Amino acid sequence: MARARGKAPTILDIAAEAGVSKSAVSRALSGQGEVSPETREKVERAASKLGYVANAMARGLVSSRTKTVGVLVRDITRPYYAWLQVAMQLAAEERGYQTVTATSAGDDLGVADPLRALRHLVSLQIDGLVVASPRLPSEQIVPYIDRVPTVVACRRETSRGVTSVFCDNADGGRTLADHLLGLGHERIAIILVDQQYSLSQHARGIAMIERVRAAGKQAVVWEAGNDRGAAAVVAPRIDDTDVTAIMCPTDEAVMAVLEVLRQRGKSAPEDFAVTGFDGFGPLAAPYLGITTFRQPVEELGRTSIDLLLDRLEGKTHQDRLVELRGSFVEGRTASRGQRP
Amino acid sequence: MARARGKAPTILDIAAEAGVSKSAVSRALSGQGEVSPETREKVERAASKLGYVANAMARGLVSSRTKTVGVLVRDITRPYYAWLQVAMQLAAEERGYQTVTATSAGDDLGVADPLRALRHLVSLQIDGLVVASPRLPSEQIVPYIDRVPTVVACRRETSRGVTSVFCDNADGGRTLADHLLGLGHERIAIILVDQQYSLSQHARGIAMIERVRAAGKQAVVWEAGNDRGAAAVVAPRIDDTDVTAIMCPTDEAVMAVLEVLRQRGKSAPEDFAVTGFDGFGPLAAPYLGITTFRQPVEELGRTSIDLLLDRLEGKTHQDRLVELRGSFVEGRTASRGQRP
DNA sequence: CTGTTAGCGCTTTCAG
DNA sequence: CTGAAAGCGCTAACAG
Repeated sequence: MARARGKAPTILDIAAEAGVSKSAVSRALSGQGEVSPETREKVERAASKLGYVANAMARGLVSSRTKTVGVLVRDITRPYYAWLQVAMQLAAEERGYQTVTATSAGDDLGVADPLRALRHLVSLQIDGLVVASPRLPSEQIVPYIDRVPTVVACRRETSRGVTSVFCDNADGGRTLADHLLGLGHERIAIILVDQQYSLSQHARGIAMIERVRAAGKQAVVWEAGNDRGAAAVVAPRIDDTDVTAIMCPTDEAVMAVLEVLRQRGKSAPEDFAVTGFDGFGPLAAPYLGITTFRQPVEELGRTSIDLLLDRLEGKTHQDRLVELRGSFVEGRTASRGQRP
Repeated sequence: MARARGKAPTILDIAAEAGVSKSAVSRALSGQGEVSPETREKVERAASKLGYVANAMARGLVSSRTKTVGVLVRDITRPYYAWLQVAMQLAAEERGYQTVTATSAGDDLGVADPLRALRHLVSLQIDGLVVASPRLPSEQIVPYIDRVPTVVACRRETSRGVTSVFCDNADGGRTLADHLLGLGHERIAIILVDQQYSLSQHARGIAMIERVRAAGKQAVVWEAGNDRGAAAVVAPRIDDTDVTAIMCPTDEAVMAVLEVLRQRGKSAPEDFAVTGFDGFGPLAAPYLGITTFRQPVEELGRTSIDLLLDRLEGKTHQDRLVELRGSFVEGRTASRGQRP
């Protein structure tokens, strides 16, 4: 079975081994077209004897279908995107497609990086594309969307020819705010992430603020560049604030806030109610008990892939806007405000 | 710039647009061979005008080099592998290579899944391969290692023709055991993961047991199928055990153990000292303060890629066995045993 | 049902 | 420095 390096067997080798023509081999191996049982048998034996693996390049080049979908995710070190990626991969595999993932790996700003990743995917002749990279401006992807069917995930996208699947961030923000309001909190700090950094995180923050204010209560806005900067924003204000609750843009930010509290001998929910956002991965551990809003990541990934493949397979041609809802997770980090 | 779907421009389109031959276009765009400045200029203008993206399939087919390395990881939902993947991708990008990742996605047993993923990578004509899928038996990858240069990560692999890069799990296990022994613990429970499930997790557990026993102290072995089953193993024994410390195979297991303690009104380090293993990702948050052993994931990923690319680029031909060491992380979940 | 033939888009000789 | 020509491994008509 072992052969000299760089000399992978081709259908010609198999044809010779099996004593048939290369087209017979192609038909037997790719499942397209009819072959006699004996031929199929001979070909398969030869193939496995030689350890044959089809050359996807040659196959894709001629058939211009690769049975592969490209997935562009923002930053795979973030559990959110890692889980999304896995959900997509599973959904694609179930329908007989491979996925190729490109990620910016490192949460830096700048468009160059995701754009380069996008071009890489396109160059791979993917049959379809899912873009889950909220910071990539839509104009940048437009040139590609009529070259390869595209679904935009995690962002409402209204360009013609694109289907988008996204979460209702405002609903989550409101739900969490309602929970705190229901608990009797009257002065609530909201860590608001820069819009440039994350549209979703910003949107949920805005919804929280609006809801608190609509209820006639006080919303104190603490602006942060991003969720990972939460500690720096909370630390200097925590000692002389009169808020009784702190709403974070993500569960990761909750961890930073809890640490600030701990260092001052304070804790949640005793001194402050603290809420997060995301609700999956390691930080969803019951031990932490973060009161949060669970994003429907799996559903988001699965829906994106399903809609994409439906389109690829001609089952539908219509663009759609699908908004998915998450669910409230009652943890132990938020309860009635203690301080007067 | 937009064109009809499925009609991506080819070098022929550019050649026509620029008024040169397709070979000139190829040379200008691929950087191979000499071209006059004017030609290059014309070609580049035409290319960007048409939104040209090279067809990696055609390119790879003829040149049989794809500048792509394949990465096979066990399960990307595990932070360990997610971080490893990112480290590899970054290291590869720095040296001008793309990565294509395949993952088993879902931690199930069985070889079929990773094997299929492996074949997919090979079919993509990757220039090199990193296998970080400890459960894939080495015999399975042997047929491919002389077809594509391979580095095995996360496992000591002594097959000829393979370089492997792995962590010294025993060192980590011993270091943590020493820490507890130094703290004065005399009866220590060690959650031992099944060898079938994870060789690394098993190895570190064995090292812990040996060290404790070598010190003349009592090692109580709690066998668990895998680290995620830690709670089920600890819960029934926690109320009437006389151990003062619990050593977990991973940080994730620590979370499960801490939750069991919490539900009984106990905590670490007050009632039990608890140690983990991994030390990165969300569970490395200072707020949790897990006493653990940090695995050198980034270094592991980077080293694997560097050794692979060195070989691809002919800088070395020797197989190597590289053992990397992690580092002790002193958290707050382990201190002197309280109970008599 | 089978073999023959013509490319897919690109790089890479080879002459000019 | 440039163009023409020959394939890379495979599939998809097309005849037999």
